[in-house]
Amino acid sequence: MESPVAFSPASITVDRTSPVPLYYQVAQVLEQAIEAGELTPGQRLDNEIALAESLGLSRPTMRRAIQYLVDRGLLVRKRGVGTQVVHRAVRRPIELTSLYDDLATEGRSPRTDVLRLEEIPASDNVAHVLGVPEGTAVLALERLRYADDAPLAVLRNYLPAGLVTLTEQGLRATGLYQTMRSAGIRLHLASQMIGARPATGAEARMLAEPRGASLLTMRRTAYDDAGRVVEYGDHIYRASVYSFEFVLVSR
Amino acid sequence: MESPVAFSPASITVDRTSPVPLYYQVAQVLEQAIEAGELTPGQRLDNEIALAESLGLSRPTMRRAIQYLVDRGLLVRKRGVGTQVVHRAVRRPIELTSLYDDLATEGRSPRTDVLRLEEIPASDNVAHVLGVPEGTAVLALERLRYADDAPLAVLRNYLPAGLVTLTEQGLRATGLYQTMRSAGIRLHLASQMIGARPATGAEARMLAEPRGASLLTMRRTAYDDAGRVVEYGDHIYRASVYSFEFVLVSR
DNA sequence: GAGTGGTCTAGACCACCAG
DNA sequence: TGGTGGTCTAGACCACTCC
Repeated sequence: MESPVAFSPASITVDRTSPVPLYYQVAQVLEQAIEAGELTPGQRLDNEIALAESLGLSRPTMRRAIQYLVDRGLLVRKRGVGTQVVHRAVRRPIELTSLYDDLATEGRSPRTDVLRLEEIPASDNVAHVLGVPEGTAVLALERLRYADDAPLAVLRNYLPAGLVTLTEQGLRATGLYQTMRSAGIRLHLASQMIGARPATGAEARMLAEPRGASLLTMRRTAYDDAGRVVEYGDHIYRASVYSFEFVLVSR
Repeated sequence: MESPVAFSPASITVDRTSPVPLYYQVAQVLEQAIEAGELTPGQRLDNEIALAESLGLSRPTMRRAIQYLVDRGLLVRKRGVGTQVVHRAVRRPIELTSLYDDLATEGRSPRTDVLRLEEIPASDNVAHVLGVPEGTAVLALERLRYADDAPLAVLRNYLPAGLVTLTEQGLRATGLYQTMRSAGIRLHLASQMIGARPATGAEARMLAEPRGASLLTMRRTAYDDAGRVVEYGDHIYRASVYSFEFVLVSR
């Protein structure tokens, strides 16, 4: 079933002058080897100690590199057995990404119409999810997102005022998350809820769907490093052309 | 904003005779303290070295306990700053669970009707996702899941034949994943796709919904430790009473 | 400059698994 | 019984943040 010989890295070298952590350098090389097919599914790696020695690293550092890939679902380890490459090409576990990035990654040429971009006093509901007093100024944003020139989703977002400066141009050129990240906001956690419901007449018209078509709904509250709410989103997607796809890794 | 004094554990002791790892014991105590409100959002922990010393542990072990909670989204650390409890009660990151477990956890008294449980030759589609030749015997399973005596979802599953022995009684008493786990199957990865569509007439009747009502659909392929496909599921949920909820943690 | 977390080392002992 | 990963220690140096 498995390759008869355990993988022993002939060509891995690490750069000790680089600011990139050693464990991460090693993990990157291994990941590339897996994706390039040099490490095939089911193949066994040498044991930690041998690997560490052949790379001139300590065992904890080598362990950390391996553990990093185990956490991401690329490797499996069993005590008394060894470390193996998982038996299939695995997509990355679900991450904190935006629709824009996802579409761009898939090469689906996203496009955005900005329908609304203004400061408004927070309604009861928005104030509650953002954790600000009712009536506080918040940034309201509504966008229509296309993929390959077909309408895909209506994205309504609310942000605390003053957090980031958004322009219509900027929002057309890139996604909200990327804009927030380059403004120094460190997104850390997001709570998401995915549901479905039939489209209203107005929604159906915007998305070029028949009235009553099923829509996917996603509501998301995102928090930064310090636990502050930095964004609330209320999105609808055309279920006929979009679905959420992700990989779960058990721990 | 923050509590003026950093948290210093008065009452944490570890049991060195226990088979439970020390780092895990510490993490558990900290997690309980957070959930009990003894550690409040925003509160700072003592630094690693002080914590380690006061518990009689080495710094790496203390680090590991903290890192475990950081990975799960309960703590946040910043170099040069310190470690803080995140600013809100966070649900666990999305995990590999089954609907039955989720409902039971929420106290919603799940119930299951087993509509089908038999071995059949794999169809084209099923053979493909399970990675077996077409026509191979597979276990086909169809269940109607209730919560609080209202129909909630129709669950269709396919498993490689011979993997686990399922009985109608067993499936009524617990969820599929729990059954598989107690049969020694170690679930490791699952690839999921969530979408939506209108209900057909038959589906609407089964779920007590009007015809054309929106359904949430979930297709899942689950893999074990060694990367073998152990289950394929094709599920539909009443969108009017169910939604998927989860927390993402950025890495 | 003082304090924090981030990384790394060189050992050690143990639990689990396979033959 | 031998080999594997799982855990743990006691140090060390560095980078970042804040004052």
